[in-house]
Amino acid sequence: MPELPEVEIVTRALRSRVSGLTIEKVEIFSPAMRTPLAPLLSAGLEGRKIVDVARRGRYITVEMTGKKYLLMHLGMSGVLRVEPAAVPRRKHEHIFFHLSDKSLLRFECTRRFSLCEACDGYPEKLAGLGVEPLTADFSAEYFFAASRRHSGSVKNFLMDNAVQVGVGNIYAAETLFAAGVSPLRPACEISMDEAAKIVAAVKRILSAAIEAGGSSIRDYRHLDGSEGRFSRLLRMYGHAGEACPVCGTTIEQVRLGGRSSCFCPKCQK
DNA sequence: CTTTCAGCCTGACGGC
DNA sequence: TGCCGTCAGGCTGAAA
Repeated sequence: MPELPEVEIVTRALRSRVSGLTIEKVEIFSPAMRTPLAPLLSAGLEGRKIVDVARRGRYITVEMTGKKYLLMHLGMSGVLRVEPAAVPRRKHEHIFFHLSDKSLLRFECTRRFSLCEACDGYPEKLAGLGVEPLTADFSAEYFFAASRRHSGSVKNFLMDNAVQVGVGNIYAAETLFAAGVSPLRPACEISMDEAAKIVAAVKRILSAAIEAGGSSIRDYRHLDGSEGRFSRLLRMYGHAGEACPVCGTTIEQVRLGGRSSCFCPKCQK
């Protein structure tokens, strides 16, 4: 499941691979993913050159000439690949973008939670997103101040994309463990010192995950289909019932906001 | 305003 | 063998 590191890796690869190419033809093979796909065929994408590919939160924006954009989100199981046209279409590949170097940008999504929409101008829905965690905007002061009015759990607060983007279930578990903070704690009761530890852990762990090529859990793959190496560095996520790597206490699992949350009851207070 | 939660969707897996 | 229930989970929109 792609979180910020995985989306960042895909974005970088896509930028270097397709920038400067022209979209010659769009093909769809399903009526919809999260939203209907038919509008892609009538959006006037054919003949436009790709100017840039960027990331905002977990969204990928493909900028084309004439200020047309493709807004993409990989959801839970989305995979983007750039491959020769001769490779047979996979069962859950829903969109082909035929590119001017005769390759295909292929959008696969098993569960169809992904998003791919054409926009005139920079996508408006990105305006409401919170700060980027790997910029100076995401500071201990910001996180602490924003948390004051949230009575819900600090884990759900950390995953709130209106506050800061890109931290999903995997990295929330990892960063709270690294910061020594229990996911069950109300966000408004976190101290300034703990806010600083959480912010530092988010920056450190997301950066390390990008360096390691992301975490391949279930569906995530690189543009060339290879897997990330960060999965085996995950210390809490997916380790319920096992021994904490620091103190040996059995890792507990609870449900928060409908999602399973692993933590060490001794290391995280 | 915040917060919770069902629903979207398919595949893997366990129990019978 | 195969059927059923559960889980995985980002995001949306409705309800509380």
